[in-house]
Amino acid sequence: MLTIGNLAKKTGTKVQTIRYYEQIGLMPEPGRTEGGQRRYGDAELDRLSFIRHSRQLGFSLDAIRELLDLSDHPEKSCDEADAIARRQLRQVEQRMARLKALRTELKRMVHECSGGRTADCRVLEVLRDHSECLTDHDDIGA
Amino acid sequence: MLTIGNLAKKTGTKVQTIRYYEQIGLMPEPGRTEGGQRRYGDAELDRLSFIRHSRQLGFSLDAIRELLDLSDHPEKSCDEADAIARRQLRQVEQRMARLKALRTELKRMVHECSGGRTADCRVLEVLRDHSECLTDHDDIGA
DNA sequence: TTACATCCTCTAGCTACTGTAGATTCAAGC
DNA sequence: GCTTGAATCTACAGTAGCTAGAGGATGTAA
Repeated sequence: MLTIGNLAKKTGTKVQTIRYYEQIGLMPEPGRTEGGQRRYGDAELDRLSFIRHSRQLGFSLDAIRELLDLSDHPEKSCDEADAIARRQLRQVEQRMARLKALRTELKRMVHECSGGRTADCRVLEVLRDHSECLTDHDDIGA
Repeated sequence: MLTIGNLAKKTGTKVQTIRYYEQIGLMPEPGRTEGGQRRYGDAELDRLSFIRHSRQLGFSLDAIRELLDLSDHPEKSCDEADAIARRQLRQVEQRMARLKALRTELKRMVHECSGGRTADCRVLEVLRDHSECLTDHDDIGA
């Protein structure tokens, strides 16, 4: 039986995060000691590991909820899990493309900075003048 | 003189976002009509364009605050602006490296999914088993 | 004048946590 | 058994960067 602190250590999670997952229903309510402290078993350890690993791969908590649900029903078709993973892959690829464009522009900015007064600073100039910008404008977030 | 709606259109910003920028002191309090509606001039248009362009390049609002301050003082040294841009470039490169690793793993997951029952689903299996994971664990976020 | 788009303020919500305060519990050492 | 100190408990507030909605006022064209 694990305390919440030990579970946290084993999974690389913060204690508060575990309680948060419980609160939003991603983790089940665990057993308690007489004094009211949470105690966890292997099932919970596995579930939390699954969640953390998925988070590291960039899945949203909602996506993880679906994946956990699929994982709980081995007789269901695998298609949905596959679709979620593909969606995630597409998102990652979009973000990468976007970051690549940003990197190009940032590199150009930094390269051209001559190191004088801000009045002649290329960095600020580029930010001021949108027309030299190559990136598209729909979305921010990186 | 621009209404807030027209300023929003010209800069690709939402009206609420402009008011939010004003609230946090990133945009100045503009003049008002007798009826209390905001009216903007060219200075504000320029400033908002600068902010939006910087956001598109991934700068945080705090970083933008610094950049605007530098931009307002042409006699200052350019070094700080350069440093901020370099910091941003480093961040972008870190994120790209991370996304690259994620993409590799997601591709592997999706590739190996044979499309049967979830009981045999590679996607879920990979998420369950952390040991095959190549990514490092310090940070989530994309 | 009337209709209607746009504007106003205020408040709450989003994601995924993180931090704090003040009280309680657990486990180890004596 | 008692003390001590780390870990736990609940509850609430805060983070970034917006976004959405209610309910009412204003601006403008026909």
